[in-house]
Amino acid sequence: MPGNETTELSRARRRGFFNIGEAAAASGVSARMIRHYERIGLIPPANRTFGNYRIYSDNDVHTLRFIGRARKLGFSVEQIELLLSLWQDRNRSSAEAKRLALEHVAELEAKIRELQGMRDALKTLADRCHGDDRPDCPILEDLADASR
Amino acid sequence: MPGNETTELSRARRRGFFNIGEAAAASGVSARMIRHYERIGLIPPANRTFGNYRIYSDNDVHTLRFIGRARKLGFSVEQIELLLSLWQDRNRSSAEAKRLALEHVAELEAKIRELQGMRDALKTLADRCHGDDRPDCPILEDLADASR
DNA sequence: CCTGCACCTTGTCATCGTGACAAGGTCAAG
DNA sequence: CTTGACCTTGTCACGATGACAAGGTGCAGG
Repeated sequence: MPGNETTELSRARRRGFFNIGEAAAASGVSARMIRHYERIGLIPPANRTFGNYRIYSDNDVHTLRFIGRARKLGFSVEQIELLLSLWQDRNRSSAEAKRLALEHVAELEAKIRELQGMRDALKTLADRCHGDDRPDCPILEDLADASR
Repeated sequence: MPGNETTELSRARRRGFFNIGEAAAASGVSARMIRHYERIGLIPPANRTFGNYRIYSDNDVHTLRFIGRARKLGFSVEQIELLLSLWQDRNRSSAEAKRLALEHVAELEAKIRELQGMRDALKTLADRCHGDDRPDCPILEDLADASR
C-alpha cells in the first residue's frame, strides 16, 4: 500500500497515549478488567489505532485509577457508575457522594455483622470441641441437630 | 398399560419418603440447590420413582439439613464435603473437625478485617465531607488522586 | 527482509452459590 | 378428562475476575 501511514501506534505513543497494557500498569486495573468495563459500558469504547489496538489518554488512565480505587473500597460497578458521573459533574452536590458513601458503609457493616455472627457461632463450637482423637465433636453434632 | 404399578410416588410417600419439594421444606435447602448439590457430587444421586421423581429418606433430609446449617455458617461446598465425610465417619477424630472449623474462623476473620478496612477508610472520608450543595468532596477527590 | 517474541484482539469456560425461566412430564383431585 | 400443582431437564443471569486459545500487530535483532 502507498501512503505509508507509519505505524500509528508508535505515533500515538509519541503523543502520550497508552496501549491497554500500559494503561493497566499505570492505573492498577488489569487489561482484562479494562476490556470488561468497556464491554459493560462503565467506560466508553476506547479509540483504536489502525491496527485495532485500544489507546488511552492520561485522562482515561485517570478515570481507570478512580475506578480501581473505588473497587478497592468495595463499591460495586453500579455504584461506581454513579460515583463517576458525580465526579465528572462540575455542578454536583457533595451531599450525593456522601449519601452513596454512607450507604456503602452501611452495606459493609451489614456484611461484617453477618460474618461476625458466623465467626462467633463457629468459635463457640470450636471452643467446646476438645479436638483430640475421640470422635465426639460438638461442631458436627451442632450441624447435625437443630437443637442447640 | 397392564400391571397397574399404582403410582409408586404415593407408595413411597406412604413409606415415609419425600419428594424434592417436601425434602426442601423439611431441610431448609431449596429444591434448586438440592439438585445442584446432587449434580456437583456433594450428595449421591437420589433414588427415583417410576415417574422419575427424586425421593428422599429421613436420613437424606438429615444430611441436607446438615449441609444447610454448614452453609449458614459460611462453609464452602468443598469444606462441607470434608465435614460430611467426618460426620459420617464413626472413627473420626474431633481434632480434624476442629481444625476445619478454626481454619474457617480464620478465613472469616480475614474477610472481616478486609471489610473493616474498607469501612474505616470510607467512613473517614465521609466524615470529612460536609455533604451539602457545594461540589467539593473529599470522597471523590480521594478516589481521583493517589495522594492521601 | 525475515524471524521471533511480546503484546494485542476476540472468544469461551470456570469460579461460587443462587435465582429465574422455559418447555415438557407426572400426579392427584374434582 | 381436565386442571393445577409439582416435578423433570436445560439455559441464562448475577459479580468480578482469572485462564486459556487462536490469530493479528509491532518492534527489534540478525
